[in-house]
Amino acid sequence: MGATIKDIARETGLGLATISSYLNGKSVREKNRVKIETAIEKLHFEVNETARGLKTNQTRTIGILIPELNNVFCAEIISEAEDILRQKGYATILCDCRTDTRREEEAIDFLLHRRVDGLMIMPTGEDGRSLEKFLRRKRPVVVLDRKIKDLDADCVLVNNEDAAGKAVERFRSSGHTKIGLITGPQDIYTAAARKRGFQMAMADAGLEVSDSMVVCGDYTIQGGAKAMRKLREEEPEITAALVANYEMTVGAMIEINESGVRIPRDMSIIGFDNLEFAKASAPRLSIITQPTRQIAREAVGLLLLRLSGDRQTPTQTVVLPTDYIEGKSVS
Amino acid sequence: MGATIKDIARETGLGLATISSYLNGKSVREKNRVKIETAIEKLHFEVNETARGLKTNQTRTIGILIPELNNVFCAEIISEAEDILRQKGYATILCDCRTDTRREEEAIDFLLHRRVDGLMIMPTGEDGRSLEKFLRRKRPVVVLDRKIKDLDADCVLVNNEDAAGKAVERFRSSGHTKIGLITGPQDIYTAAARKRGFQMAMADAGLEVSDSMVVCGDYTIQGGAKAMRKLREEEPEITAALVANYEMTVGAMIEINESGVRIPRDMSIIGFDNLEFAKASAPRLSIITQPTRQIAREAVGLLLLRLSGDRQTPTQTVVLPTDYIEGKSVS
DNA sequence: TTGAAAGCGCTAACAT
DNA sequence: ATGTTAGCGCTTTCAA
Repeated sequence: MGATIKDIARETGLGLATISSYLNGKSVREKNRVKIETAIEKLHFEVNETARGLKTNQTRTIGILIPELNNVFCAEIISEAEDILRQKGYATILCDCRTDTRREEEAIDFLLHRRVDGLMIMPTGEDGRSLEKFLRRKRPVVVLDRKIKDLDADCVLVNNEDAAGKAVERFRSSGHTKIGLITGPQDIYTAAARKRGFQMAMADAGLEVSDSMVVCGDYTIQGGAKAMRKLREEEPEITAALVANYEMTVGAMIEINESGVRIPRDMSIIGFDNLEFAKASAPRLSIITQPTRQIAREAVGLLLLRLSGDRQTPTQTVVLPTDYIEGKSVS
Repeated sequence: MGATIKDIARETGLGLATISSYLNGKSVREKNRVKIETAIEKLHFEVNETARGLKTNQTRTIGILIPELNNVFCAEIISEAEDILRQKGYATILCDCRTDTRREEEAIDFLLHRRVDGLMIMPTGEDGRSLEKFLRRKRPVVVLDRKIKDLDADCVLVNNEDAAGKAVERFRSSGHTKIGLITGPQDIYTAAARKRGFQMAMADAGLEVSDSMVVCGDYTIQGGAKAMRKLREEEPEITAALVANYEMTVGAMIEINESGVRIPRDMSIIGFDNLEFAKASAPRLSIITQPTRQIAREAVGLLLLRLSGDRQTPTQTVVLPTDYIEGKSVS
């Protein structure tokens, strides 16, 4: 098939080691450099990363395992992470487990067999046993967006409690007291954390939160619409609501537009993520945004740090702040 | 590090070939099968796919190269393709070139060096020279959603002209004659094809299409809002509009809701993709949907066919039909 | 069915 | 700086 370094050696009359040195950026006599480059050009040589990987016991490949690619938050993180990784010479193997813990475990094994050098995972399951396999093999793992108990891995989170708190704060500053929350399934870390933050902030403000003021949807567009309908039915006196992920924000906005409720006159809204959607909304939607690119950057940074050999620095949990972006949907 | 087949051989007292046979599903004496399985269990053996790949000159890895992961259409296709591929034992290396032809070329080389067995690409660039490299190495390429001139590769498309035609047909059946189109940049294959289909259908129906009745946005949410604003300003007498991708549909809907225009009373709309969004919209949005899962299935099927050794069947272009899903946004 | 041995393309020690 | 050599973990003849 393709040419190998042997062919280059033969063509140039040099030894294998010289070619290898050249390929790995070590110093090579100018004259030989030219020779090698000519031969490479002529024979269309390209390094065989597989062979290299076998020898060095490194694949220069990272596994990214996520619950759902069809979720803009996931997609944004991946897109940024993949970009940085590729610049550093790492390939990204993507696995989408469709929010299914069985598939997630299978994917972990799959990536293990593939000998990926490291793993970035936004976990679906709550327990880290299958991840231990990675750690045991000294392969770094970075957990994204969610926390896993008793797992000694680096972790990049967002301050979800604070995010919800900020929203409550903003509503209060405009005088709202009857505030609703639409969050996600309580077995999802972020959904639970946002609820917790919401309740704490409300309690701090001395505001009541009845059960029906908090609706747990399913993090989808339709779920968001349904949740908003339910919230308004059961708690009609509510004047403000926080919707705690992007897809549900889209759904909630659709529902509100349909019911003829005017934002912010009849109801104030704070949504989540996707600045582009918020900007296009009318009136411009106030949102909590998560720093997806920075999450990716931190996670990749941590992974690269461990990959570069640093296994002794204790594992750390990076907690990134969210931003509140003022629109015109709160009054 | 991990155990190798040598360790298994030593542990069981068998030869390397026997272990290898077992691993590759060839028949092995029952007694030995048990021995081997016990040893594998005991030593936590796992095949090294890298070594296997070096020997067999196959990586069992497919490259997927796309213009933008933050685009639900792309994300849906990838998510389905990755699922099938993994079930077949193939890993998926994802490359997002951010709609940048330079990055796209780099990614092609990157994947080539990685010796992926095949490539699925939704091209950004219009010329296929860098893809020729793949073909020359006898690695199958499947082109998704867009066509590349003079490239002898399998291709999976959607009938974009017909999609636009269907929408025009639907509008006409309700008596509309002043129909607008919001499509994408004309250097994007699908955007141009949808425009072409729209114009042909209008011409067939004997309807006029002035320049300002067709607005080319940029396939983003904000672009969709802007395009709808422009369309209504320049052609206020329009009573119906087709929006030719999902992101722009979201934007257009936002703009319409804001301007107080009622759907479908004041304006009929047909959007594109994402049934979930359409269902949640109020009134339920009529849309053209593309069969993302089937696109993925066809593409993977073609790739697997070539990978299984069939290089002689002439390359084919599969054209999939779109669906029109009736909502309540046309009257 | 099984074992012995060669070799895939590369890197890395060692020698020069 | 360069050449020689061994070997990474596997598959695959070839013989038994």
